[in-house]
Amino acid sequence: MLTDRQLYILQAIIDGYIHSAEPVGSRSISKRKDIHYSPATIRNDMADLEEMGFLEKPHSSAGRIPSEKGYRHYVDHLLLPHRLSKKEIENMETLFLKDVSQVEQVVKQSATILSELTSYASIVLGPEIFESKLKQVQIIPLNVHTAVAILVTDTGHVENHTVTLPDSLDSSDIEKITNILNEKLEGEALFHLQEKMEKEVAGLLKRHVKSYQDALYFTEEALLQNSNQEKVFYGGKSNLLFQPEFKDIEKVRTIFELLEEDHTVHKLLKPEQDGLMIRIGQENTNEAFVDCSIISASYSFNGKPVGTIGIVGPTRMEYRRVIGIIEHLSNGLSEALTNLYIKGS
Amino acid sequence: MLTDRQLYILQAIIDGYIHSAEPVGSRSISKRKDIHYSPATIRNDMADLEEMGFLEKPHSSAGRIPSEKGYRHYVDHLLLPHRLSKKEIENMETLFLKDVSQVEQVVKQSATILSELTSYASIVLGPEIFESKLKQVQIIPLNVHTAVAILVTDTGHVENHTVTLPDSLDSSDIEKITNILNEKLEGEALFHLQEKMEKEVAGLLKRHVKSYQDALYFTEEALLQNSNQEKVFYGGKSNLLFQPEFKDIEKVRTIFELLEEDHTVHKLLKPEQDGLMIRIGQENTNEAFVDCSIISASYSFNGKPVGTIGIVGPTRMEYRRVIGIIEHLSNGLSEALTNLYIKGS
DNA sequence: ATTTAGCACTCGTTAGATCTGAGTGCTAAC
DNA sequence: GTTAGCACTCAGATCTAACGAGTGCTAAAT
Repeated sequence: MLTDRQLYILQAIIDGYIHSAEPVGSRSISKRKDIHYSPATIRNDMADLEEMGFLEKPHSSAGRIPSEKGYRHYVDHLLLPHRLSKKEIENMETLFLKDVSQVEQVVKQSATILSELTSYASIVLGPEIFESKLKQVQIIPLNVHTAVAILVTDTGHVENHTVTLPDSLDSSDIEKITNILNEKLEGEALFHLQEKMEKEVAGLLKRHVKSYQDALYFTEEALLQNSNQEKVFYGGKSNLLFQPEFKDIEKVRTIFELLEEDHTVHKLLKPEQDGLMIRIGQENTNEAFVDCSIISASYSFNGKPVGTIGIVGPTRMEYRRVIGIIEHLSNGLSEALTNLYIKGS
Repeated sequence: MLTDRQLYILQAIIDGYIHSAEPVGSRSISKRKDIHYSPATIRNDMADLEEMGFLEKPHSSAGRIPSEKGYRHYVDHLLLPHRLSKKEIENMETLFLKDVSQVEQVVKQSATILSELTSYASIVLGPEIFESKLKQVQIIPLNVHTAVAILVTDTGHVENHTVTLPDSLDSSDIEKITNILNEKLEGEALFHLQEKMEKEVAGLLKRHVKSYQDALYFTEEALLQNSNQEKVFYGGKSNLLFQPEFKDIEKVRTIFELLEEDHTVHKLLKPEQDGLMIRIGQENTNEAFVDCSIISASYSFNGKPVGTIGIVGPTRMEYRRVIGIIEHLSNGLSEALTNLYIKGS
């Protein structure tokens, strides 16, 4: 349906526009050394491409810019794989070579590096701990009324919160409770805890602890307050302010507002299935992002996807480079996390 | 030196400008019901105030705007205490009434509420754990090569990181080490740990653990990797984009860039002495913030200042309201933190 | 049948010119 | 000391003209 020359011109226009942010005219394309047609010929093809919806005119006397359909075609069919530059690779390697002791650190840093490499805004949805398994529970009294409950998972994640100590429970009770919990719940996935508690732990508590009601309430408080809201890390939001398409502030206001709502961002970024997701302009569910493209990929821990890493930029985005970087980084991240806790670092 | 009328006019101009973001003219002041002088009279005083450096003219045919010296005088001498509105108070109370189980949550929420109430960008420097005292150490093996080290402080803060387990240490060694650490270091301030380790713990390790070198290295890794970089939470940065002084994007770019560097923000916000800090325009050390004012106050845990809470806005800022809110919130925060861990919630 | 040169036309952008009005500073009268 | 009056200033809005990048179409060339 599209001739080779038309495809070539489409590609040239998109590449040009991505680079310059200005409408691309027939003359500038005809000047390229790899193209041997006159401006007039190219204009004919451009008119055809516009008719088919791949290009748009900002106004009648400007060059052409890609339409969303144009970008989509470009991304789906014309994209050559991007060879990462030495600098890009090195930059990412430092992240994984460094001796890291906290998952959160690695994830946070990924966001920073991603935004630095791409010059867009990066977002990382922190590793979900929902499916990871309980390794150990610790309850550490701080004073007469308060204690800290600590859950450690097999992924090395540490979850903690403060709980109120009922007067009716003394330190031997706490110890008993801790033992029961560890015995019964070790290896259990976090999202199973509640169920297990009700089925197996409640009964044991009743048998072994005097003030059963308090004990039950206490353990529930200690175990089930998991912050299952996912963590979100941001990097380089200010990069967006340097994009010419956002030079007038009204366009960025809502975007920046929404990028402060973790929940919205989560919905925006999460891919429907695992793997690479590319949403161009109107394909984004949220209408504030019609001028943006969002590219994201999931990263995994031990084979299971646990989080998402992605970037937000203008529709005029360096798809090639960004995709290359995100793929590399999400793989690296998956590997690093898995190494950190499975094989030992 | 300044007549009462001049002071009154200064105040009127500042109030007016804070409200409208437009230069204030003599006529509009003379129209106020509480002023009974003609525009001409007011112009005379305005000229005097300008000569003394309290006012400025954007250009010769505009009204006057306050100079930094003007704002400074306003803040130091003309400021009436702000009565918080019901809404404002309620909003803050929800923060402290809610049943909170993590310090971080409270602190994070403070940032959100602060920015919502003020409509400026809020920043909260998270509680320093540096001076808090060690309550308990836990070392939990995840697999043959890796373990999680957990430090709990008397303030209920939980610090954790992953450490590599040397082959030469078996589980009984780990247990021994944990016992030694807890026995010797409980109640010790975190910033003393290193010293104490060298003086008291090293010797004990040598006596009780076979592979002394490994054990020493291991404990150091486990204890001393504290993330003593302070945590920084942000709220409502996008509010700045709605301020008319930042309508042109070049002015916000650098500001937004710098507001992503925790270190810079830290320097910017930290007051020289405890209590309220107000920096107007050029008083800010960082020249990107010459058009901004920063107001911050420290909050404390158990009487000792452990963090800072503040806002960044244009020099044309609602000083009165913001100061009232920040004072209330920092007090509330101090109380809430202290209650949470000292008296029991 | 393709491709290209030529040319009239479109329309956003820029620069200059003019007009308007808010607000000042000064002088002279109250 | 205060105020009315008035000439003056200057940013901002509105208009016009010139410019030029780029198009679409037609007719000639390949």
